[in-house]
Amino acid sequence: MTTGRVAQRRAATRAAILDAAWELAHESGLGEIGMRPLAAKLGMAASSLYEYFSGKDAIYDAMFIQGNEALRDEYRHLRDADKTNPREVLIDAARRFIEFCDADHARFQLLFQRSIPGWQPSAEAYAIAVANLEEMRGHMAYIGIADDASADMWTALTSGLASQQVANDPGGDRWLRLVEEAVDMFLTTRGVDE
Amino acid sequence: MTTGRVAQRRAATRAAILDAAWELAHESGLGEIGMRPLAAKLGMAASSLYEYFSGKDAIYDAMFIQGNEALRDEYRHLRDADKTNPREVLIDAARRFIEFCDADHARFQLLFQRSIPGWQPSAEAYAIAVANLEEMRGHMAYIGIADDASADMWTALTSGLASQQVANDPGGDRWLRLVEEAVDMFLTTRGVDE
DNA sequence: GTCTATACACCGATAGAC
DNA sequence: GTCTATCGGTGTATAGAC
Repeated sequence: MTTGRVAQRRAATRAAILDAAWELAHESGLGEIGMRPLAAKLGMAASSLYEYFSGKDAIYDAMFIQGNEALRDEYRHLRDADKTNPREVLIDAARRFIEFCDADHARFQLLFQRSIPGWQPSAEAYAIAVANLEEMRGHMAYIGIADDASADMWTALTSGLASQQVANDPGGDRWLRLVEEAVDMFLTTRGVDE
Repeated sequence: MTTGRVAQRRAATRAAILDAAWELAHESGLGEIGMRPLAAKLGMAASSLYEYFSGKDAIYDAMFIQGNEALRDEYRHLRDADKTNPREVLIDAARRFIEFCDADHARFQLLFQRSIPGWQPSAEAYAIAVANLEEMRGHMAYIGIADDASADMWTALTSGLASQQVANDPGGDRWLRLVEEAVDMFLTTRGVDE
């Protein structure tokens, strides 16, 4: 499993391409990533990009994976945290999720909205997103909320708060500051004591 | 204010173009509307489209307006309904909104997600969307929920339910059936008796 | 008004030389 | 691996016949 120097070089170039793609996404919008501008940013010919990615869709796919890995790392904090207080766990989870979404609008669009015409994540990429959802369900089960309806209500509540925050008050806290209230509201109808 | 025969003919052609655009959006996706395919669907030359719309963005704009007018019509049912029972009003509003979103995925993307690269609704088009939000806030004020935080919580809750329903169970009821529970949850923390 | 024809600048993708 | 050249497509625009 030793990655040779060639493979390392290849991986480094792939990483550089993805970094430049994120830059373009932040500058001009997620949908405005073009192969030629992307190549220009890296000082290479557009056709050379196809040496590292099979096409534009594969670049979006790799970005989708990177974004979900970042979310997974965010959830790792939950795993390591003290989980004796369900209310605190959920508040922490919701805050982290909303802040994660608001921190990078392009990433939010890529991960949670179907924002690129004609593009869909590959099965492999989607699997990571599913694993993240499963991790969140695991945390909820741990604090005593295990039924499907509650999990669905939680995803609706947190994704709603996040999407409103990102779309209507980016960088602010108009919905972020509703997290405590939302969690209390959620818990009081769930038979879990605070 | 009498619209002459020429103006009527013009309006009819404009409407036909928008109908064809919606068809294309349903067939191939909202972002895949092309001027040449659109013209072909209507049996006209692509250049003739510019006689009726200044460009592709103007077509998206007109579609955005049509979508928001449809939502406004949906809210008219609320205005005409018996509003003595707050719980029933909110359940009806949430159900109608989720069903409205799920009924037309392309319309949902256009109205509530920034799904077309580089496109934004014009100020005139956006005003209708704002008016719809105001109408919803008016209904909530009528049943005794007037504070901003509650209105924000309501938009987060309903938009979250709708987006989850559309994205993860289109045509189904996995989140739609949570509406009663969501409304009860919302009301019990709002000091409004059922 | 609507058509054809043409032009421009861009796009993703590919072929083939080096 | 990287390049140049090219293909067919796009949105947009214009000229000019009917």
